[in-house]
Amino acid sequence: MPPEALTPDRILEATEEVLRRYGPAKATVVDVARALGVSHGSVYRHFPSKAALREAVTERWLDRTSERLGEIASGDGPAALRLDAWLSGLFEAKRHKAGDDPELFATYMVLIGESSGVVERHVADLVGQLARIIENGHAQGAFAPPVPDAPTAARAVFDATNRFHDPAYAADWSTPGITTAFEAVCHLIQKGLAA
Amino acid sequence: MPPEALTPDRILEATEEVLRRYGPAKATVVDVARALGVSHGSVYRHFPSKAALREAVTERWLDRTSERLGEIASGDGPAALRLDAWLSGLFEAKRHKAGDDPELFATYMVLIGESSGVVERHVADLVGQLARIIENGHAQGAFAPPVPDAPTAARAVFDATNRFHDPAYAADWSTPGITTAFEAVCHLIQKGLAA
DNA sequence: GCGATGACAGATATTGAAATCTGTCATCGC
DNA sequence: GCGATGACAGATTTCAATATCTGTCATCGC
Repeated sequence: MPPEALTPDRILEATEEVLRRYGPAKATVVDVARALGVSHGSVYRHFPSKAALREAVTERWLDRTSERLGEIASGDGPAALRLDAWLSGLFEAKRHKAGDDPELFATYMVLIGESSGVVERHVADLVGQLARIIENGHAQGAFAPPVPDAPTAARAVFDATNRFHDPAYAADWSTPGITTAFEAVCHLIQKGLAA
Repeated sequence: MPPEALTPDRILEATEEVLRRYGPAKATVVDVARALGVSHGSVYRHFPSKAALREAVTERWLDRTSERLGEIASGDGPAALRLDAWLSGLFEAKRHKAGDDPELFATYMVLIGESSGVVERHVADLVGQLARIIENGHAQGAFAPPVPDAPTAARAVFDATNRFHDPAYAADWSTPGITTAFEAVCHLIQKGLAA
């Protein structure tokens, strides 16, 4: 009997470790199995394909960010402050992930490029959180009625801040002036939503 | 004596043609020279390297767009209308380039990735045009004083519309709902700038 | 004299044979 | 019986030999 039963979670943990160590190009299913001390056939008992395994890792990683932001979205202070906190939180989270361990971030960028479905769900989740803040702000009387509706306005806010959360722009998150640029866009958005 | 003298312009024309025909990966300096009926050594008499030649082609291509927009920026109607026309003009121009001939567009995307300096100048040019419109709008009393200043506000507008002009997003310019998304962002920006 | 040429060296890209990996499944041991 | 195994076929990647390309420059023809 192995030290622990083989579960999807343990496999995901091992896959993250292997991806961290070898990078997305070199990490193989055999490596993951070896890290777990099992045969690669056993991994396929829990995940139908290598792509599905990598997608699951990506999903877990993205979910870690959306959870923390979800708390801000579900809070109950003034919507304008929550919107600021939410947008800054998103930017800061991504910026730190990119800055702290660029190699690991590059790995996830590759994974993200592979699994568009997972990313779409993640974006839909985030935009949903924004929509909650916007509707809430309208109810509080702080924001004008969303144009043309809350989901579209939320998506507009998400789109307008693209440069500060889309990993494709990670390279300029460490350039001087990026904070000024971010604040200018936030100001534009706040004024654009205000009652 | 050749039918026409060998000029930088004729070389650029031939390079565009070769890029169109073979794509960025296969187009060689020898191909360009052959298209012109000269030896490749002669091409190097006018451009110091293949990279410089490709940059010049990219610059020409980008300048074609900024010229048309420059006319809108220099116009003298109400700033809000000019801003709308300018942003729509930029989006439409890119969208058509991407939609009409996807292969050629892909070619230019590769070239753009190679020559960051040229792109930076192009972006600076466009942001400068936006700054003119914004300052003008403020002078007309239509826009609030730019925050924190016109160049930064202009850059914020440019950043906020990233999804609608950065070639990296070309894939979603043909998805349904893109027009709604664009209009929502424009509305946010107009309200964000308004007096 | 002056721009054009093409042979050349070093850098880069292509190709195909060999090695590795993915995903399946008949078989094994508990 | 049930999950784990590892041999296997087909797909993919690697690697090194080969071919092509870039950029230079001594030489040519006008």
